[in-house]
Amino acid sequence: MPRKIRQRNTGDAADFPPPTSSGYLVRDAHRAFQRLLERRIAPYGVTRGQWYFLRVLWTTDGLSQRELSARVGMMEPTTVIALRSMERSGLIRRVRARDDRRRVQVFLTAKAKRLRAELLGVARRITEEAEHGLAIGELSVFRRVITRMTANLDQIEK
Amino acid sequence: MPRKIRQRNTGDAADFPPPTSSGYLVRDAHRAFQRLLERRIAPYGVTRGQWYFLRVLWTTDGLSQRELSARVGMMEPTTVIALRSMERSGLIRRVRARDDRRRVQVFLTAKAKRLRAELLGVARRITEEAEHGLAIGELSVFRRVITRMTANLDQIEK
DNA sequence: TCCCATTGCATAGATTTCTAAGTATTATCC
DNA sequence: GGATAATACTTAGAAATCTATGCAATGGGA
Repeated sequence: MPRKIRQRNTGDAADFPPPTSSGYLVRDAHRAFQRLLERRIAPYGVTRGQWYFLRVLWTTDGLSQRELSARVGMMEPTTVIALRSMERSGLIRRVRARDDRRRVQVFLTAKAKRLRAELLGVARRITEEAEHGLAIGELSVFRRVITRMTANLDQIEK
Repeated sequence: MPRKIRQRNTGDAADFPPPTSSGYLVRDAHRAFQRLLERRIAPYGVTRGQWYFLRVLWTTDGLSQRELSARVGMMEPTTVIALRSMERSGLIRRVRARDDRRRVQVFLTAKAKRLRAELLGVARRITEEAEHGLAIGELSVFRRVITRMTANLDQIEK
């Protein structure tokens, strides 16, 4: 992902200038987080797509593919592809549930479990670097605001 | 893009629980913004990829592909593909610069210019909906914090 | 002036994501 | 108990993105 060249704010309110739009600011921040995360987990042979699933499975192992899709926020076909790559990399095993043979449960391998502490450390470090120079109070306002924005948008149907 | 099922915060600090991590919150918000934007510009036949380029060109028409790539924050091959689709949709013309025949300048068509006011309105409305119920002071802290986070991360090389 | 590095764009191929439709298993209802 | 619906996953195909490489035009130094 390339770093972005920032446009100067034109100050023309009628134009709805990007640099003051929340959505725009969120996109930029998101890209910055992704870029760094991607670069730092790559040495472990883990991609960003895999990261999201690991993150959930480290907390709750043995979920079905459908449950995983919902928690990670990806469509099921995407999950199939991601899990396939994780199986190839030896990060997960897929086990057909005995009580309901439609379900496939996903379990972390020992390898994936060993990566946990280190990779969560990577994420924690990125967060610290992002928050550097910001006061606790500011961060708490930030969290409240962005959570509310997400909730506001999520509740809109169309 | 599917809506995400949220995990409850386990409260286990050692686990670095997602719901309190800035990066996590930013990702969720980003997805919410994208989902809505995508849905609302689709009726105009504009995709999210095209949107970013329109946004820049509405401000500064006639940029080269390289300049556009930098401002939008995409790699040049991605720009080639996006611009090709925009040309097919009649949103832009590509004109080889006379003084330097390597450069291709990108100009908006009348159609794209006509879409400007309406589509910027769509973006503005999404912002308003996202910010609903939040105080000016909170929003201003939010903007300062997220801008600083992006700057913090962008300045890290590795 | 001519060679070679630089610049601007394009192509090739891989990956990741989506939507739409298909298959296998289980549950429901008469 | 058997037809039908619902559920869980998979496949197919398109779009968008990246990295690596190639091609054409330009510029700089001997």
